[in-house]
Amino acid sequence: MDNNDSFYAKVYDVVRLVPSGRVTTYGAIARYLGSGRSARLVGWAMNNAHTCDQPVPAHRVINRNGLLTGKHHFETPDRMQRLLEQEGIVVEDDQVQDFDRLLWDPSIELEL
DNA sequence: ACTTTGACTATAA
DNA sequence: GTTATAGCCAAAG
Repeated sequence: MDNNDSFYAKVYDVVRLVPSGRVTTYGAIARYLGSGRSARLVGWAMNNAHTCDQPVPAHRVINRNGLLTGKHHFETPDRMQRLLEQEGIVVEDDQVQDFDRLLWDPSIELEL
């Protein structure tokens, strides 16, 4: 794919901006990109994230419920939870604890 | 050019 | 509280 003119590139860029120990949602990213309702595209972009040149911390991108829906798409299903736990995030039963506290919304955090 | 998909979200029941 | 359905947009087949 091309450099940064695709929808994916935006997603990758925002995901890379997610601080360690924080998580974000597909909807939050989509909303920051202006699409708002194209949260699915974010997820699909993540699917191609591994094809991107630069590494993308896709493990910090989860669904609105704080559930690790895409963990099964990683190299190994437990890779995602492993990375999150490394960053100090408590994950139990594929669900992020204190998700509301750890949520990093670009449209809010980058707004300041 | 058309159809299918897809790691979602919001609303309705 | 949960489960079911519809909407959504962009890319791959």
